[in-house]
Amino acid sequence: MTLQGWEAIRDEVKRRIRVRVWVPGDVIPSEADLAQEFGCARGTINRALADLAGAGLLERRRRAGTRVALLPIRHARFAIPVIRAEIEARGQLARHQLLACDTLPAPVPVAARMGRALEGHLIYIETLHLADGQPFAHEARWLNPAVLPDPMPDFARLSVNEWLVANVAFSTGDIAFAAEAAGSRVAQVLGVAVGAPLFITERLTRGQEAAITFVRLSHVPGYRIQTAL
Amino acid sequence: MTLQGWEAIRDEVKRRIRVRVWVPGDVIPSEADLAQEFGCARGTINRALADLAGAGLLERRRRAGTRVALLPIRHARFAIPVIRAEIEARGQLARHQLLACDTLPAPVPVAARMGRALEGHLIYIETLHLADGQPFAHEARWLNPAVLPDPMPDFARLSVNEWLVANVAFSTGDIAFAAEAAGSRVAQVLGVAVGAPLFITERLTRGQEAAITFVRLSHVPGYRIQTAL
DNA sequence: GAATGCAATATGTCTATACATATCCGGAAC
DNA sequence: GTTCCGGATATGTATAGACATATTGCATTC
Repeated sequence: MTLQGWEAIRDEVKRRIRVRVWVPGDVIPSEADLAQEFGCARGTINRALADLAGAGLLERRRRAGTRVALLPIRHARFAIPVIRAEIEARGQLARHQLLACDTLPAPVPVAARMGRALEGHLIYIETLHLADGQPFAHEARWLNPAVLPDPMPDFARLSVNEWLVANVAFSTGDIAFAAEAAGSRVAQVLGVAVGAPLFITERLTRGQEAAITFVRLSHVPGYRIQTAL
Repeated sequence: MTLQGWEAIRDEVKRRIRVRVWVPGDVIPSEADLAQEFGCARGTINRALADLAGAGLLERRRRAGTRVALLPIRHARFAIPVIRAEIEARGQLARHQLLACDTLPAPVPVAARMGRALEGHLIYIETLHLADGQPFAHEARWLNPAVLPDPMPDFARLSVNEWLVANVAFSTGDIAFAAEAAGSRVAQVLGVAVGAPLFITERLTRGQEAAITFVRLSHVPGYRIQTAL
């Protein structure tokens, strides 16, 4: 068989795994053998198999060969959109209201996440995001004041997120999802009952040295995130 | 400068983006120029840049060149472990109890997800997963009977998941996360109050033609998933 | 029989070269 | 000025060859 392109080879290998020509746990033929079978260079086979290994479908070890993974699905990739884009992608009108913007001492759990160097005061910004005028998510954000210029940008107009993306060097971060009961404050803002189950997204963004910002998003009941495996 | 290995080159490019040598929106030097600067072949540069493009840090187009992405973080990759592995990774003892195993007509929302061809009866399996003897998650699973052999495997001993992985050809699927209030049944099984906020994972697995299984996991309050960006 | 070391092997990576392909830009035609 | 076309250019991909590296399994030694 002659296939053209490493993607065609990848798909053929994927197909053989799906229809169980090669069963989970099996060692599949070596790159050299497959190169001969498919009539291409070994490098092309390597590209295809390396891609499938990255996707978790294959496990490869030097000398030991390539085998079909026993637990093929181990990773899911989620898009993490900016809220505005997420709302607009649903065909709704995105708006936001600035509920608060203060300089406050960091609450203990926030300080713990952002690092001890920031035990002093942080800028606290609270925003309500609306989709077609209906509450969509409540955003509580703590900002490291060191990253802001002295006349603070007008966050009532430009969203903090959009300003940060354009103006601050990003290095790493992490994100977490959880389910929590609505507290009285958030419940009131979102217009739901106290104790309603909310989908929570927490995101920490770190710069080269210190934390830049910590965001906690509380989504209205019914919100869900979904992705194809 | 001479760097060895495409990963070193990738890291150097990443560094330059982080410290804003190259700013979001900038076009960076061509592969040929970088190859000369780093003292390597163009193919090696291509590997490094293609990797960063896959991670969403760069945007590449033929002839137009390579530019630093304007919204660098757009995807998060989560590990989706088998529950047993997830519990054991915490250093806890994984156990499970089979709560129910029946043949039932599919509830409407489940039938809608799994496809109309399965409007008949499905196998329903309910499992409680325990970590160190404490409730960890409630699993409700609907199985397409067509994928099971006639004397049904003994799911009290082998978990359904483990049996499926080893015996059924997998093709695609999707996964969703949500927050929901505990119903009376799940609340009782997990030992929490009715209405407690639960983190829900729903997974649909499709075979080549029909849906294979739909799983709904209700995690105890406090459960969260987290990943580095 | 057990321990050790060496050779065989499969993957990982790099190189140099070549051609394919998309796209930008400038020049020609109107 | 506008439109259209072709050349230049950057990336995408393929090739053969080479060496690196991890690991297996056999053979030798004790």
